[in-house]
Amino acid sequence: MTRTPSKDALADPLANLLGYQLRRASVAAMAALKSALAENDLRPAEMSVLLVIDANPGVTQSEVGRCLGIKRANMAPIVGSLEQRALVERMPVDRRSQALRLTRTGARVLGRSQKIIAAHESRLASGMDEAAARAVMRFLKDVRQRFSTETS
Amino acid sequence: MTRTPSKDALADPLANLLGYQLRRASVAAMAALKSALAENDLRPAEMSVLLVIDANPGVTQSEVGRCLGIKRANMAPIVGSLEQRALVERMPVDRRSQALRLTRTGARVLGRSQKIIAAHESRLASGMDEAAARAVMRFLKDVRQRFSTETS
DNA sequence: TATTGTTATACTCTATAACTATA
DNA sequence: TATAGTTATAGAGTATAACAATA
Repeated sequence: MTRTPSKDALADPLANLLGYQLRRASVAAMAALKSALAENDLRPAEMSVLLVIDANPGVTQSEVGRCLGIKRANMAPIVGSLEQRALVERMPVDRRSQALRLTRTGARVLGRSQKIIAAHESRLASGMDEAAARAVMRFLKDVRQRFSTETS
Repeated sequence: MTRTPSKDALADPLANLLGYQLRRASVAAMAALKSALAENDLRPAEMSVLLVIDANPGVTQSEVGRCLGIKRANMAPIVGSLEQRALVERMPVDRRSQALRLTRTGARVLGRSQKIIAAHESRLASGMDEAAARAVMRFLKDVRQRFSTETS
């Protein structure tokens, strides 16, 4: 018998890999957020764009992309879709850039979505005390900074 | 130094969202791992399959998929590619299942890749003390379990 | 020259549906 | 009936290259 029968659990050589668990946790959390935001016909990436525009009215599309790590080429269809659904409006800054703002509809959708995000965040943090939450947040930001290639 | 008319630094409303930082950290770490593994012509998903087969010789393709959260439909091309590159071999168990094993080439490639993974893990954990590392790992596993939908 | 925004394209991972062959 | 494996296809996210217009 080179290994235990298939009815038993497999050995999981990835169980103690921080990078693997980081990915699995991220995928699981994103899937849940995606489901929850679907109520408002929003995808997570669209939601993040709305949040940045709301916090920085008049921001340009390129600036939003740099903030979120989304390339210009990929921002175009996202903003285009948000504009088409009347969630975001574009107003010319100069003749090559446009200022982005939320429409009233966009602000309303964002408001509803923020409740979903707050619930999601609560669920993520549940079971952690202050010290653990700080350690986790420090780890995540540190990893992001140390591993970032900043190509967007 | 020409600047756009808007502010130099944007407000980042996502800075304190655990879910967002989890995703950004995961994406950054995966991109680094992907680059590193490319030396061995392996993608992260392929590497994880090799690890599970190595730890469970004779495992079936479906079992590997369940362990890794990869659906049967997506396992087929992954294992097919690994077999075509002579990293994995299939041997019939019954007439619908096949046992997977690493070839000698597969074991050699895995050995080289494990060094890359070890370096990656070190880099991920650098700067954390024991307590922080435990808190982070507990958080990640807890999130994965609480948010998992187990549909694969 | 550098930047904004766009289109086209491709790759990875993920997802469902439909199908066969077998247990 | 349930499972193993396959194929086809689609949706997201991410990536590069190339282009026009403008700063």
